[in-house]
Amino acid sequence: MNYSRQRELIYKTVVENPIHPTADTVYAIVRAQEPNISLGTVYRNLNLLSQQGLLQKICLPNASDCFDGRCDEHHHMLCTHCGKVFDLPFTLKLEELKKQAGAFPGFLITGCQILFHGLCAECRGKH
Amino acid sequence: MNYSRQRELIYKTVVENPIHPTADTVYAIVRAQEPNISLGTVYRNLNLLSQQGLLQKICLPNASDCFDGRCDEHHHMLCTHCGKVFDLPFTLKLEELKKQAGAFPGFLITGCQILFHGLCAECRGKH
DNA sequence: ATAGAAACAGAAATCATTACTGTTTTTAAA
DNA sequence: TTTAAAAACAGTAATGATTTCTGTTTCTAT
Repeated sequence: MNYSRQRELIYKTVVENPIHPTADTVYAIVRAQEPNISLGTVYRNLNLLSQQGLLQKICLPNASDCFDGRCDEHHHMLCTHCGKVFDLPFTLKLEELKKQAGAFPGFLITGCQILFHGLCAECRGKH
Repeated sequence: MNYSRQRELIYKTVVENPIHPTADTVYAIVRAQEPNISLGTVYRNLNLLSQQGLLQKICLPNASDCFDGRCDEHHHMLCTHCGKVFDLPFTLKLEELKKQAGAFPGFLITGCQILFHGLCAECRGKH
């Protein structure tokens, strides 16, 4: 993977904006500094970076994929009302869970994503 | 929700084919019995049925949404090589996990989806 | 320097999914 | 039973996210 100014900018944008931006949001932010960047470049690099393990791609129900600059093991909570994604601010105890999953004969588990859903504090206040 | 022959057929197809079919796969199966059914009808009903809690819609990375006729609490394993989705044949112990997530101030948790990924037995054999 | 590989911008294409339109089916009440 | 309103349908068009294509520019390792 060769260096490119665009890729660095895309990477920094995701890491410095911990709002779990979609490709389109990254594109909007990045264009302020790099007006001619193309949306295809944003998609290509977000995918490359997440394949390399430098970003995490998060797949959400009924919404565009979004990206997370945190790559340590952590999980997410989706507010089904406003659509925002939050990092859970603690480490879940997954050892037992992984042990159970690993016991399924023949499988080789390489990872696990956990997505809680519900209402965030703000949306909860409004209902 | 009124009765319709098409909806019943779509529902039965998902329940009787525990392969986690996509809308397109359901469409292909259903067309054998109902040649003029339209893809829009399949999508509409799969969404209705999962909103009603009669089916579960599963959102996967880099793939179409798929559907599961099992609606008890259970979780999935995605083979990153062949793309197949498997039901985990046991109940994970999520009480502790939910307690932790519920402790995040202000949030109201209504559900949780867990997706393991890795290699299934068959794909593992080939590598 | 320079040549080959990688990356780019911009545009077109693809794929999954949803929305629209006019017709048929269902349902509940007259 | 009719019948009228609501719901659902088929078929098609539209949308939105994402990927692919093409010709040009930028990196990088000699």
